Amino acid sequence: MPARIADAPPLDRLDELCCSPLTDAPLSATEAAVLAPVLAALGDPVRLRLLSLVAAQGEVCSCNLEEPLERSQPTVSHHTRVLAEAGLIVGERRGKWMWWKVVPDRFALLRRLLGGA
Amino acid sequence: MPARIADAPPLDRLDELCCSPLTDAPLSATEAAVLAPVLAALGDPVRLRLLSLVAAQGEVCSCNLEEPLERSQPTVSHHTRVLAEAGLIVGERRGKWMWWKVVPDRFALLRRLLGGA
DNA sequence: CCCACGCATCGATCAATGTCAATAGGAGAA
DNA sequence: TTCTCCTATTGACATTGATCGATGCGTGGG
Repeated sequence: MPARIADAPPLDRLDELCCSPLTDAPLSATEAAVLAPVLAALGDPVRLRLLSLVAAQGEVCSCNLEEPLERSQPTVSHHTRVLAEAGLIVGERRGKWMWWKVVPDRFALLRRLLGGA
Repeated sequence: MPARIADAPPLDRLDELCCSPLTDAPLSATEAAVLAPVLAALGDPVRLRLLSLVAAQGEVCSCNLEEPLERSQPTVSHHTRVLAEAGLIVGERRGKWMWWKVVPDRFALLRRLLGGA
C-alpha cells in the first residue's frame, strides 16, 4: 500500500481542518492525508506553469493553455482537473469555453502551513 | 516521457533562480522544473508528517521517526532522502545517529512563491 | 578485533501518474 | 437538425514512486 491515505480525503473541509504551521505541532495522519494531495497537485512542472499562467492573467480559457504548455488538449484537461480537485483553481463554463481562475484562499492556507516567519 | 523535466534540475541554484510569486508572472519551464520537485516532496502524507515532526522538535534522529510514522526503517530513510534532496531538511551524522533539522530558507522561498498577500 | 547498532542501498512488487490518440459530450451557429 | 468547435473521458502505455525484506556499510563499544 503505497500512499496509504488514511481515509477519504475530505477536501471540502480542508479550511476547517487545517492547519497550524508545520513548525508548531506535528500533523495528524488525517491532516497530512488531506494536505498532501493539494501539495502534490503543485508538484508537477506543467501544473505549476499552468497555475502561474492562470494567476498572472486572472482568467484563462483552456484553449489558451495548450500552446504555452506544449501539451495536448487531453493532457491540459487532465491537469486543470487535478488543480481543480485540489481546490487551487475553479472553472466556469461560458458558452463553448472553459475559464479558469485561482482560489486565493487556498494559497493563504498553504502559506500559513509553511510557517508564519 | 511522463514528467519531461526540461533539463537537469539545478537544485542548488534554486535560491538564485526562484522566483517571483506565481501571481506576478508565468513561470518559465526551467523555473517550474526546479520548483516542482520541491513541492512534490511535500506532496506525500508521510513526508508531511515527517517534516512536521522535525520542525516541531527542532532536531530529530532517524531512529525516532519510524514509530510515529509507522513505517519501516528503509521507508523512513527513503523519505528523509527525498526531503533532503529537495533542500527542505539537512542531516548531520553524530556517532551512530543521523539528526535532521529543517532549512527555514526553503520555506521562506515557497511562501514567497505562493504569493505575498 | 569482533560484535551490535543505526542507517543506506538494492531488488522486487504494486499503485499512482503523465502522456496522447481516439472517442464521447455539449454548446452555439447555420 | 446538422455541422463545427471546445472540452471531458476513455484506454493504453511507460514512468515514477511508496513500500518492505534482505543486505551492505560505518561507527562505537566490548
